[in-house]
Amino acid sequence: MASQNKFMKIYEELAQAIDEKKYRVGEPLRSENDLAEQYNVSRETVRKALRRLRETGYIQKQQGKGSIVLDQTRFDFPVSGLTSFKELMTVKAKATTTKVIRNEEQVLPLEISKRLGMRSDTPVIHLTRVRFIDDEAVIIDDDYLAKEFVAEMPTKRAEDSIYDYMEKDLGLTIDFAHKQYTVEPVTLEDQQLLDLHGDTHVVVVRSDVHLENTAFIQYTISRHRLDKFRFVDFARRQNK
Amino acid sequence: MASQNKFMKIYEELAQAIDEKKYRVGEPLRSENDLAEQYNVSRETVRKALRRLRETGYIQKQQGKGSIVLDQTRFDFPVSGLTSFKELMTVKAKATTTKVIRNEEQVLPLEISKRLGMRSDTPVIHLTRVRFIDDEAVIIDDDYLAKEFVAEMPTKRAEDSIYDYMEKDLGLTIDFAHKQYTVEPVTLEDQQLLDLHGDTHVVVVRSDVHLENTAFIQYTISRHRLDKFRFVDFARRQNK
DNA sequence: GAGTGGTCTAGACCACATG
DNA sequence: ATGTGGTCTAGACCACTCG
Repeated sequence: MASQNKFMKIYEELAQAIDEKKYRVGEPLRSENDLAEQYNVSRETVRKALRRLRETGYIQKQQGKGSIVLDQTRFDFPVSGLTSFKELMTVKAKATTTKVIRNEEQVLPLEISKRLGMRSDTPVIHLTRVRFIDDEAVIIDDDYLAKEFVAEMPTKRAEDSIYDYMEKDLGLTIDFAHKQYTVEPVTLEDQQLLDLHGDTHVVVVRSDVHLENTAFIQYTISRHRLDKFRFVDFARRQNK
Repeated sequence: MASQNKFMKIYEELAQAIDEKKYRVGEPLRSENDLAEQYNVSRETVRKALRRLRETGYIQKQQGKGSIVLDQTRFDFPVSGLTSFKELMTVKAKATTTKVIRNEEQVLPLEISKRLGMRSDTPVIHLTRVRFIDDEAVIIDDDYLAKEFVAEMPTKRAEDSIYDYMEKDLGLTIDFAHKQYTVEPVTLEDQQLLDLHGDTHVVVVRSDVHLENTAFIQYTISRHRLDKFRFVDFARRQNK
């Protein structure tokens, strides 16, 4: 199901063409005027598509030259931005399973509500899941889902992707998140639930996720075994 | 020295106003038409400024409502994007020093040239620096700078900021980087140079940095003591 | 219905790169 | 001189929110 916006269609076509190596790395795309004519749109619409290509790391623009295709081979999995465990693992095609070990109603813990400046009596669903890769327990996810939007979370869906459930079934639109990455000493729960091989630390990712209308929907504490953590980023200087 | 583009001026003014709490969190900015009139520009120009505010996490836009100011208090330091150690530490106002322990010419190590698909005989300056925070050695930075652009690196400048030197003195424009974050076992060099307190792992950040014309300029391997590593990210779903 | 942001157009002028 | 991308304009129509 392709997007209906003109600029998104152009973006998707060009991105696909680059993925399929129809443009060589280091070579320019066709010029903005060419593309505008080719797609029968105004130049600004082409530029909107190219802006997205630039932001997603497909191309680099150079005044006077053109839109040069970048080498993307280093993105063997895309983790810049909002991506869930499920989306991530399907790219890597690993044998992964998820075990739900908690799915109950409670209020947002004080530690979190204070941090977010929210009411401490916010009703949430507390989900705890252990992620297995090749039969080893390597990640613990603690999710707190605002009951206001997620009345219940079928355990079957939690084993799959809660994003899928929230977006497809509940019609919610996830929009943005703040994420914080640290490395912290293991807790008792880590030792009980993960196959740690004697590790003393885990990578901890804390994120608060919001909807289009800025409403809070989810807080997640994700604890990763050190050797299974990897984060790839594409960063640009903020001048354009 | 403010930017000369209209949209950047508007961006900067609005960002400053938000920083100074002239708009309350959750409240909308003035409408796009208002702002266009106020600044005497077209609406598209206002929208360009607002797009940047959105991308940098200042606001959230809602069709039919307005541009709502987001809570930014959690960004106690801005690390999303391209930021150097120096820039980072000045924000936190810590007592930091840098000791340069290597500054010599060589060719790009095979491990790196292969990874980047570059010639293995690329001449570089190899810089090794130890970063101290409150008199503790907590970070090792290994930089490989393309001699093509950086003929030499004065040790004095390396103790400060190599970005400053490259951008202000050499007139180079750094544009984008790929970064990869992992956690790895400590090496002999880590043990020799860092105050590890018995840690068995370090956070490793590998990045390849490029100029505006996509040319390679720098490869960095940055090794952080676990407790001194922290990364903050603002992520958006890719639909707009 | 009035006001908001989202998309798109057709045209202008500027800055940069290249032959 | 020509072609490229960068900025900006004035206007149009659509989609959404709210009183």
